[in-house]
This record gives sequence, C-alpha cells and structure tokens, in this order.
Amino acid sequence: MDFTLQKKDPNSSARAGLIQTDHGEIKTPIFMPVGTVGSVKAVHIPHIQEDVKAQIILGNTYHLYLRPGLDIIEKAGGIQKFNGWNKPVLTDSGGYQVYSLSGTRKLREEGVIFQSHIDGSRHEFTPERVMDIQRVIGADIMMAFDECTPYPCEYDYAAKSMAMTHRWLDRCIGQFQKTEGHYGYKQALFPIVQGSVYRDLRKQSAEYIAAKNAEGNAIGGLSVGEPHEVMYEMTELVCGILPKDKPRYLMGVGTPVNILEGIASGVDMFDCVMPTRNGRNGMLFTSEGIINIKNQKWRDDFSPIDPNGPSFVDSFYTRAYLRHLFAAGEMLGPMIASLHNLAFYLWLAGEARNKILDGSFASWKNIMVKKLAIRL
RNA sequence: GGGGAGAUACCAGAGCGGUCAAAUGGGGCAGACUGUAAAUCUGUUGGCGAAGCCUUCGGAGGUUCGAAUCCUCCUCUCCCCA
Repeated sequence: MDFTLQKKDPNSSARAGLIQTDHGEIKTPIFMPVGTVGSVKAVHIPHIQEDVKAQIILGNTYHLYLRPGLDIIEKAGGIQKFNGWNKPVLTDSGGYQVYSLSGTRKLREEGVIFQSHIDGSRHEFTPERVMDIQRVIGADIMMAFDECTPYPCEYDYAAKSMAMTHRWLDRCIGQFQKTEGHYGYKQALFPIVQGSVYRDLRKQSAEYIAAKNAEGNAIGGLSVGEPHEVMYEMTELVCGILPKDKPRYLMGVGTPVNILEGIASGVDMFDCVMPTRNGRNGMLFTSEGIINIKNQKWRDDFSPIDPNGPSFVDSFYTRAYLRHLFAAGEMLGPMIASLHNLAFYLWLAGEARNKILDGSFASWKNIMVKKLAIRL
C-alpha cells in the first residue's frame, strides 16, 4: 500500500490524497460503505461500484469468522473472490464488538472471549488470532485489535484500556510481520488510537501509534455517544500528532456534518453504518438536508427523491412512491434509500476532494455544514 | 315466517356493577439509530391541561351511592331453520 499526499487545503487541515493498493487506487478523502458480513446491506455489488461509486468497502473480522467461516473464505480465495467486489477492502478487527457486544464477552489481557450472537458458542480473539483471521479474509487493509471504550468512560479505565490496546498493537505487529497474505497481494496494518475523551490520553496514544510508522493510522473510540464537539476536539488533537504522509482513518464516523468536520481536521477515510442502517429505517441524507421519508408530508409529493442526487434512484423514483414503499413494508424501499444515501455520501466525499484540490474547501464546508443538518 | 347471537375508540377485538378513558393486535402519527446482535427499537393514538377536569362503549329511558357491564323499549347487523 502506498499513500501520496496531493494537496493541502490553505484554510484548514483538509488534504487530498491517493492510496494505492493491489486492488486499485482510492482517492481521498473517502467514505467507505460498511459491508459487515461481506454484503453492504440491501445493495448489489455492481451498484456499489457503478452507482454508489465506492472505491473501498468494509468487512468485519468477527462476523466473517463466525459466518461463513474461515474455511469457506479461504476456499473462495479471499473476500473479494467470495462477494465479487474486486476492489480494495478494509476489515475491522472485532474491536468494535468488544464494545457493542460487551454483555456477552470476557475481556482479559490475553484477548477477548466472545460468545457468538448466532449460537452462543465461545470464541477467543487474541491480537495474534485476529491477524491470522484477517490474513485469511484477505483485506487490503487490516485493523489492529483494540478495545473501543464506551462513553462515558472513567479516566482510570480509559488509561488502562489504552495501555492494553497499545500492548495488543505490539502483538498485532509481531504477528503481522511473521505472516504474509494468502492470495498473492499485499495487506497493510493500521493501528488505532484510543484514549476516550481525555486530551492527555489521546495525545499519549497518538504519539505511541505515530511512532510505529504504520502505512496508515486510525482513530477509534469516538462516535460512541459523546457530544460532537468532544469528538471534533479529539479528532483535531490526534490528527495534529499522527504522521502527515500517511492516511488517517476516523472509525465509525458519521453524519455528513461529522465527515466534513473530520475532513477539515485532516481525516482521509471514514466509514459508518448510518447511510445504510438509517436508510433502511427511512432516513435520507441529501444536499438540501435530512428527509424522514416515512413522514406524512411526503404522501403526495411527486417530486424526485433528490433532484440533484448523484444516483439513478434519485430522479427515477418520487418521494411519494418511496414513502409508499416504506409504509407498505416493501423491501425495495430500504434498497432505494440505502443506494441513495451511499451515493450521496460518496458524492459528498468526492466533492470535498474537488474543493480541496481547487482550494475552496473551507468556505464550501461552512455552507454545507449548515445545509446538511436541516430537517426537510 | 320461526329461533338464536350481537352492536365497545380508525379497524379487529377483550372487558360483563366500582381498581375503565377502557386489555391486546393491527393501522395511523412521531422519534431514535455513528468501526451493524438492527428490513430494528421507542413513544404516542377521545378533548384541554401540570396535577386534574370534561365528553365516550348503537339510541332513548330506567335500576343503583356508582353502569361499557343489570332492566325496558327502539334501531341496525349476523347466523340457523322454513
């Protein structure tokens, strides 16, 4: 993997760059659709490619390990061969499940024992094991195993957890260096900054991670319920410490506004379930603001879903029809909304990149941030 | 023509003397969702308001301290037999 910094915005910390992987290039800033179990929910892979215009998608170590299982993925020849997406893939390590499945797992220094949400069986994830699994899945970018701390989080817990995540990182790096890809292409390993909402911890963690000189670096443990201002403050602080010549990935973020703020702070990569999950639940993000398509007011609005939207569904279907699909419980509704939202997210990231390249990002961002939060 | 059952909030449907502004489900309306245990979850659904008050259980009367619940008549539905 290789990263080229192409342009730095004069009035913010935003940057435009190019990531080169063995599965193709990624123009940053970029939004990465989430495909936890090897599927971006409700959207065909060809649509992810041609309509959404995604350049990289996510998968999840924990979910793919449980189902379909490593034997199947290995036999298929890696995740891209399995699902037909032959472009870059990033896999999360299961660190988020340490947080989201905290009720059914045991956390120790050695690793985490998850109790499967599918059948209750127990599975131990150590940093070494997580590297091995991601080797089998075959992601172009593998994530270090970490603990995503919850919010709120006591200082002492955050400090201890961060230190453990750092020790886990060293074990991840050790195992990563001892092994190689199974399918003939290169994989990169991104470490993850933790430290909850505490400036000194975030600084300490960012310095620790920066010193590893990895091919890219991630910021984790945010967008777990803390106020947006806190998230922005931590992002800005950490970006100021992480290497400038390596991509920065803000994990799990976020709303369109969150993403623009992140870009302004110097983040290059984002992922979030919002465009798909909220889309399935009737929420549409557009350049004019947010639409809850289930609301009564769209009942007889026969205008396009999003007159300026980038995907074919935006002008092909009307708001009234989409509302009808949701009201009727038709699965086409969530499919249209997911496709629309993802295309919009990718459009937003691409537009941010264009504005950075022509030097007008900061002023454009200020206008967009106001528009994007409007409730239509 | 004879016999029987029933009418409850938007719909279906419990309740059968006070704890009933009335269970439950559906529908409606609104909200939540941030490295996906989510095509999920939550709230609300007679009126005005904070407590509370006011008008509701086909219609009209009656019994009772008290009626959606008991009685009388009326109206209308459904089922069975001719």
